[in-house]
Amino acid sequence: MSDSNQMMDDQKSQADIQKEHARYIKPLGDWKRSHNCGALSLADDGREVCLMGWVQYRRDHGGLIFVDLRDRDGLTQVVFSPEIAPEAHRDAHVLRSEYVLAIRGRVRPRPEGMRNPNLATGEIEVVVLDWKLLNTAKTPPFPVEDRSDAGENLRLAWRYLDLRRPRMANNLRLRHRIVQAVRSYLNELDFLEVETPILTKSTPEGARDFLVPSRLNQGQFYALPQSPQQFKQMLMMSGVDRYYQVARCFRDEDLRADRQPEFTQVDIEMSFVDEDQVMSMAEGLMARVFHDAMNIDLPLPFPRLTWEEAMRDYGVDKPDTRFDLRLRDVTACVAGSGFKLFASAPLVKALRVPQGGTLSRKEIDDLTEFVKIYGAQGLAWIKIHESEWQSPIAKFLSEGERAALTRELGLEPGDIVFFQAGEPGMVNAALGNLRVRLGQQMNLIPENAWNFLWVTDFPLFEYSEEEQRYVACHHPFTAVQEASRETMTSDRANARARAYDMVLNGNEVGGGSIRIHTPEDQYRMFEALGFSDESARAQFGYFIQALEYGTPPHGGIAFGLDRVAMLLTGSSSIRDVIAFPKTQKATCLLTDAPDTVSARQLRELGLRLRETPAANPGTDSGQEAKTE
RNA sequence: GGAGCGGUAGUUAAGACGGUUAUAACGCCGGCCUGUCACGCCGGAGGCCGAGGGUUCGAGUCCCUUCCGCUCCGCCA
Repeated sequence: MSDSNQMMDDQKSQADIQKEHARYIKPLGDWKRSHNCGALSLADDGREVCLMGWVQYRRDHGGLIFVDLRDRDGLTQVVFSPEIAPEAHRDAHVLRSEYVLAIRGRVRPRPEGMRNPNLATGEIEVVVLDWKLLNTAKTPPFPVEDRSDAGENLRLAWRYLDLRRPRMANNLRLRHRIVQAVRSYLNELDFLEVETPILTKSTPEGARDFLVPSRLNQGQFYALPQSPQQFKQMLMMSGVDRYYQVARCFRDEDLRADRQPEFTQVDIEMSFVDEDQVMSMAEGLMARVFHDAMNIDLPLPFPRLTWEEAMRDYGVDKPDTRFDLRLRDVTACVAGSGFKLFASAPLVKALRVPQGGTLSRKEIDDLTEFVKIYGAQGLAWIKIHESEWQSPIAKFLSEGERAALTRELGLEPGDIVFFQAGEPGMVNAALGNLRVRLGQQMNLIPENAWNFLWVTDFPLFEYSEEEQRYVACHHPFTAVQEASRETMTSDRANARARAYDMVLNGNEVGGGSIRIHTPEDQYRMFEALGFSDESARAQFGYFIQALEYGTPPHGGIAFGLDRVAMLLTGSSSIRDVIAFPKTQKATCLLTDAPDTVSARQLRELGLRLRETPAANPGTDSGQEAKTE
């Protein structure tokens, strides 16, 4: 036996210790919890209580032993004292992090000078009279506490431990409160909560579907819903009148910090309404959510911006209005410029940043790299000094152009101006995203600001380069505005939809529209999208038919619950407000889904794989350690 | 499909231009400790440097491949 093995024998292994400690485990018996761990205060002085929870920290002084007992509501310090309860004190040395215990004891004020102002229960402590070890625990792979900055792969692989952390527990609780506020508001307004199918029919438009093979109908597939859109409209046809659902939705597309393959939508539809009624209902809903979940009163109504105004001033269709930088169209100012890039571009826009002249060359280089993400070739800039313009492009600009830019942009010494020239899509994306980045970088965004706004008058169609045709901007059931009604098939680029998005601090949190409710209009829409009547009937026949049996005018909206919860909890990802989220590769590190299935399961479904995948290609994300 | 960042004790990180035995903090184990609260003090264990291949006398470090996590572009009606 080597020296190192010799040493290891001297050191007790985790398994040995746990085994030894397991002898102390007792059944709950007739013990009943009297309070949670965040409940007690000086008002409970002298009370006999029974607490149950997890060991957060143990401070063993040899004599006195302090344990911070944690449950989802907070921490309470419990004291094992050899003088007051020698029996109880005797075995308390076995306690370790995350052990589960029940204590009976007496509440008492902490001695003068020993209060802990950082703890909600810091005025008191509970002297243990009797206790039971309910369970032991292995040492957790990362500390169960807010300040632990464990990697996300670990957190996801051990999600049940991650969720014990106060921050995550509070996220779950706030999400619950949001949903309760939604339900209570909509219930008061006489909405019916109706569930729609999870196993449904694949639709050709929109995102990629998740498919489920049918055993009873081999060769056929269900699709998981991308949203309950058609069902909620059919509920309007059913006379349900006012519907909502906290609906799980599925889209098989790539993930982002704010996008998961399955997510939750607060889905709402109303009959006999116009845009304004839906929007004011939605504003009231948000106000209720903020009031009930955050104790914040939102000013109503929310400001509105047309899509054109949003794109013009902010470059994006979800402007962050917490700070006031705006884009300006300066195409005319530089139309005849000696700077060919400007003179020949279909669109030139500028972003003036007051006091931005302090940006260093390095910072400007980083910003240049940043806009290249959006297809920009580079980033032109001018620093405005008292006596001169400092800029790589200054020499190209005539006196007249300088005067025009100064007037148009209101330039002042100390400013920096960024320019982008080219196709409108690229120009807006580059400068719009640059604007947001500068807002963050230069600390222009106030804390605790909740800037809601509506973006309205969206285009009905957008051109898809990939498909070489116009596709629905929102979805193919969106009604066209009266003004575009006649021209929607001839001038698709300029048709406007009766659609609206709710935006919060630069995030799209909801979107909806007034829907098409006559078969004639629905056929016109499919025609404009390039569907023949036959193919429209083949793919949406049941839906068009339903429109033929007395469909009321209707419209609705859907909120991204995960995004709302993310913003309200100040989280940087919706993963932090979803109990068991997927990784960027859409896997679950906790359960190891997706996974291969048995040959028998495939046979029953009438499926055969083209290639046999290697069973579970090796992972090293902490799974191996877990799989014992 | 593409771009970028990361992967080193249980955890979080450090490791100049390739050079002895790979550091630190926390955690863990043992001992001491009656007012701590991220307790303190003393001692100790703990590593296939994500995986595979290559270059080299020598690789955590350089090269190639690959896996995993994250951010973003595309995509997401």
